Amino acid sequence: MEGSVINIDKKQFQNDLIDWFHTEKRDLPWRRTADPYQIWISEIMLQQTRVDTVIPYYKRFVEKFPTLHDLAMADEEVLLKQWEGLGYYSRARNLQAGVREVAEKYGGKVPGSRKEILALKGVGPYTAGAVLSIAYGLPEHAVDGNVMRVLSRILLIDEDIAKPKTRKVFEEAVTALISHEDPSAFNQGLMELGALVCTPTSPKCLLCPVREHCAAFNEGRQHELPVKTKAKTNKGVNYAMVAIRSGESLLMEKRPSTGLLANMWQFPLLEIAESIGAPGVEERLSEQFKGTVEKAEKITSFKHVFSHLTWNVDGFIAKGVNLEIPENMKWVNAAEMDLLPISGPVQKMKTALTSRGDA
DNA sequence: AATTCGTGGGC
DNA sequence: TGCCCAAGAAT
Repeated sequence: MEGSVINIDKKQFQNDLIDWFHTEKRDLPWRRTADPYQIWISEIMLQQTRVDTVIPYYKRFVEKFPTLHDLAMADEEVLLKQWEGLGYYSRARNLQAGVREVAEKYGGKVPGSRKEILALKGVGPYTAGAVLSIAYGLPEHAVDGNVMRVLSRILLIDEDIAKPKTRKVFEEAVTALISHEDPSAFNQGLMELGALVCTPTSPKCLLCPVREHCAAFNEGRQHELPVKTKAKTNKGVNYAMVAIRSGESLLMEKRPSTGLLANMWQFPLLEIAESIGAPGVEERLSEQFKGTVEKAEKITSFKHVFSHLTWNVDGFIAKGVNLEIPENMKWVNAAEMDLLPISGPVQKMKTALTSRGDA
């Protein structure tokens, strides 16, 4: 399998791929900059996230934080608000941690060695190679899902790409194949090919610029690759989400700094065994806040699917009187709430409130 | 090595 | 509807 690398006319393969990339590449915002900091941002946002989704976020982000220094100085809540809706929120906090490290240790210049950039928070093997090749023109491998799919077909590699150790096989393949004249176009070309032509289902082989190099195509086996075992099923959790009102204010709660939706804000959330009614909500919250939560009313019910779990949420509205609230909660008015970073489930709750005229 | 981390789109 | 997926990293 790795032996397949030597069966490729490397120079011809590089030329075919790179020529195609320069001709057919999409005009993406992060391809209009040479700033390593901005390229870094794009690579973080693109992790497990579609190009079309990232584009508007990237534009707003670089406008809000044009330089590495701007992001280093930013308030985390403002940062998370910019990231709201993009998902995987630890990416944003890790990015800022990495940026601050660059500001302190490297005088604000993104380091240009794999060892140094790999040590930055949120930067793994893929992102390190991507920034080094795209921003600095270095012949470093950048193996993502696209690259594994494309090369599994071209080189007829049938190892399970869901297994962590398999990535190394592809890193070695890229190291052997990468163009030293244009590493950036080579790496981006592999990914662009995966996105536009060598797609997971229905690969457009007749449009492929490197099909004559492709072992899978030559054997008619492109649909068999890549080999990828499937993930586990996700579990469900039941919650009561409660918008507690006092005058013109609503009670909001900041989530813990680790784990799911870290540091994001939400309406107070009760984990429940089964669906509980409004009386149950009043009882549990009154006890929790050592006050009175009354006039609870269910206003919505929805499901929110995460990667590995599902929230089944019953949404309530209620009134709070003389509540003792903990450190991680605060009363906010409508304008203040708009500044808080919130996740998908809270967004759904907010929509239910708004359509009802209660927020 | 296996889990944990979001979201929206496609079929 | 349910499942898979999309420029992965941290634990």
